[in-house]
Amino acid sequence: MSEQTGRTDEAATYDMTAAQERWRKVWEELDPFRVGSAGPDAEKRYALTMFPYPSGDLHMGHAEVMALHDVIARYWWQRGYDVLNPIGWDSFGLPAENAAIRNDEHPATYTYANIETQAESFRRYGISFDWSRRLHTSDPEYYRWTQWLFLKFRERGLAYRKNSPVNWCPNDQTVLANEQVVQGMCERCGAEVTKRELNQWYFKVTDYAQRLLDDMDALAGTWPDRVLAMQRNWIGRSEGAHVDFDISLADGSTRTVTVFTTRPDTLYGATFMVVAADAKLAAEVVAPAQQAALAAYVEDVRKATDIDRLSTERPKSGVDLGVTAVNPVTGERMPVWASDYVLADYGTGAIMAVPAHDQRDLDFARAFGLPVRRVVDVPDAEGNPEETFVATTGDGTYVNSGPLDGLADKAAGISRIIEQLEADGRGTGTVNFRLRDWLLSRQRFWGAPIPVVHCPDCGEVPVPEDQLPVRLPDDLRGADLKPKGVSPLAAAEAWVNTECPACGGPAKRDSDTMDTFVDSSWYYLRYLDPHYEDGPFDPAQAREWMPVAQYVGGVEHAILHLLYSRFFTKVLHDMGMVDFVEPFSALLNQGQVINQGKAMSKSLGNGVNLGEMIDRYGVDAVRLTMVFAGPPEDDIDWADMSPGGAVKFLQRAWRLAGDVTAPVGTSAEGGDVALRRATHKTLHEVEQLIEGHRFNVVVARTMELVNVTRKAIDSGCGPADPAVREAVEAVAILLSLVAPYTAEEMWERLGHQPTVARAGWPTVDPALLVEDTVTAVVQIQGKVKARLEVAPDISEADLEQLAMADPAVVRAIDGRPVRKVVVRAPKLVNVVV
RNA sequence: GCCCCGAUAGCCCAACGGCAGAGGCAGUGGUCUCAAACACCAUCCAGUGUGGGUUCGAAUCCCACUCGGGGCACCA
Repeated sequence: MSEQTGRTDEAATYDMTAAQERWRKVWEELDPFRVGSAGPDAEKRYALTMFPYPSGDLHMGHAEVMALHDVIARYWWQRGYDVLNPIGWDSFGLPAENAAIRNDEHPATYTYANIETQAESFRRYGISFDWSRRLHTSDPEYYRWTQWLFLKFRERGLAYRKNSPVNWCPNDQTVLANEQVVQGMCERCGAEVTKRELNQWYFKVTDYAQRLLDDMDALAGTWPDRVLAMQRNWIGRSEGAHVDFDISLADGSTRTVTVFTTRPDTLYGATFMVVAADAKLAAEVVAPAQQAALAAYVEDVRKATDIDRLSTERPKSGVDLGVTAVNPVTGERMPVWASDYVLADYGTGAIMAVPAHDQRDLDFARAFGLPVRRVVDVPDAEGNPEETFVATTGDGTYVNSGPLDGLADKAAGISRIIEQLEADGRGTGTVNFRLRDWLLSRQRFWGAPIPVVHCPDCGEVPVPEDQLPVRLPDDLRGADLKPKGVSPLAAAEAWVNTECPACGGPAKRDSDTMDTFVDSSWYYLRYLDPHYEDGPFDPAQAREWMPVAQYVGGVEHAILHLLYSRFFTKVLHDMGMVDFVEPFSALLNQGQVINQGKAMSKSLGNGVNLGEMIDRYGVDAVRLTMVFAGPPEDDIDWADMSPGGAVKFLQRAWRLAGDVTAPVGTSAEGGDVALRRATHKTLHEVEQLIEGHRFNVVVARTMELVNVTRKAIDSGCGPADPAVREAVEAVAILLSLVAPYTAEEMWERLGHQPTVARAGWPTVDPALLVEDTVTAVVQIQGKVKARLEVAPDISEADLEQLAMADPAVVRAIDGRPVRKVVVRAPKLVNVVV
């Protein structure tokens, strides 16, 4: 009902809150996103978003990732795919346990209350989840299979126990995996991590190091490069050699010690050996006279946190072990030292020190007056490291290196030394990984109990499968759960005391629980049938749906969750349970929602409350703001956003629906061609933009279409033109990906039945993508001098002829000889004079 | 120290190696109004962080640097 003023007679706005309430009920009845509803012939696509941890209500970060993820899932539905888009909760973990201690409750109380709150918020937020696949990792029905998988891994030798110095968080009173220690601090609470010697369960991820590395090649292009780089970095493959050194012990015997080095070619420059002070080896080889000194030193090292250890300015420290080792190529005796700069759990825990060509070794040599011998003459070095105390690591010519002398090729030097060592039986070429086994025991309550019984007679006995799940006791609460350095389960007498499944005698349950990352390493498979009884997942469903076609989530899981899930999938593959080796074919990492340049935090007081934003602007405007903010990978600074602008745009789009007067079902054939072209061009372009995850541009294109449609109605073909209906219906369908409530309101106003979410993607008419004429640009020396309206299929020769005949071009050339003419029909001619 | 990513208008961001501007925010002027809000119309605004190179032509490709963000780090 436009008048010449452009004002509408009808109410210029609609009530977003009322729309939200209304459509939610309709959608719940229609259940439009139930998997299988696209028909039996539809291609299947699994859309997955990282499931939330139930701490409180949803926050801005959830709002962002879900909005982005939903664009893909809803687009797939519109394109006719059968989409699996499930939701569940990663519901074991520390916050619930800490809340239980505070409130004198069981952790389940907090957990399941928050899950309900979040579920309600997700529904209001209008995400296209299939709620029938809902799961919670803290349900016995779920963790039964987490435990089952643990037992299978154990059977395959992939879950084992060992004594080892482990990362200990003194605040959370539990051990941590390497992946959970960030800069020497607990990833969760920020406390400084210390070391403890404990007997713990591990998953043997290291067996899969090479495959985890190799299989990443197939993910290149569909996973962010940065995530692949981080995983490669974490796995840390390095090539080198194992070299054997004989140590003459104080009692006259000889002990062979193997070191790992990436520079076996510098072996002639090895002038001493260093072993990790806290490794067994140090205690085993130390001379009696030095035993006390070593013990004192180790005590100092133990006390130091990783923070101290990691400081590179820290002066080198160590203890002479009072024994000597024989350099296998020179035959020279060299002293053996212990130091904390050598790590017990990397390589072999012992190194050959080549001070001339390794700065750390040189610093150590200098601190203790040990000899330095240069064996590589590096041409552009600033001087001899023996004098400058600057180690040279570059390429150069070998000197003081026996048979290598004069050689100037590092690769050749390395392979020659390895050949020599292998011939002498003193070493081998080898590959070393930085990755270490995954420590999965946790001394906390709210996790899946490790399904093992310790029997005084039979030892370690797995709980039989038919006795799974080993349920958590439900009668512990509050103070019962306080961390004591051992799991609270150890004090639950009724729970921990059991009978041995093997001999029937009295025995104790393993009282540790599993790292919650075990739970999340396989949940995507459980979604396929969360109530499946015959195994952790239905293998037939896995064949149908896996791998996940698109995974969306935060980059904070680049190593932890994603590496562990890849590991699990490979093990399941080796067990013959799945027929693929990678769980997630494509990965999208959204950025963070920040405020005023900084991450939102309580201490900064810059938090933005999602519920308040929704109350103020409505769900659609918040979602639209998230999607429109910029490329999905970029951080969104909420302070730079204008959700009010999103509201304005949605109202503007919505008003279009009220202006359409052509009846429902009117063919757009014969409608205004310019508007039809704009509509079809937009739809076509959006298809490609969504494939490329450029959702912000999708919104911009939709805005553009709204603008041209507005113009067509007010000052063009008028509201009755069938092209207007076609355009507005396209707008509603485009908006259904981002702003489902507004889209539904529009769809209804246009006279359609709900739901627009399943209306189907309009068919793009290729004939409408071709323009009658295009503008060709004529440049002289790269500067635009003229524009020509030409047919899109003009030949290069014709275009060149036209261009050269143009008066402006003739004037610009000004009689100069033409050296070259570049023609790119139909868009450009460049004349070089 | 090593490895990634980024830098375009006051701000958020677009631009198959081919006219630097799609969209939005903010601003300015107008229409409407008693006035305002809303809405609508119009409009202002940078030569793409710096320096080189490749090319007929570079925001785009290459090299070096600056700044910002992130990851790894006594890893032998």
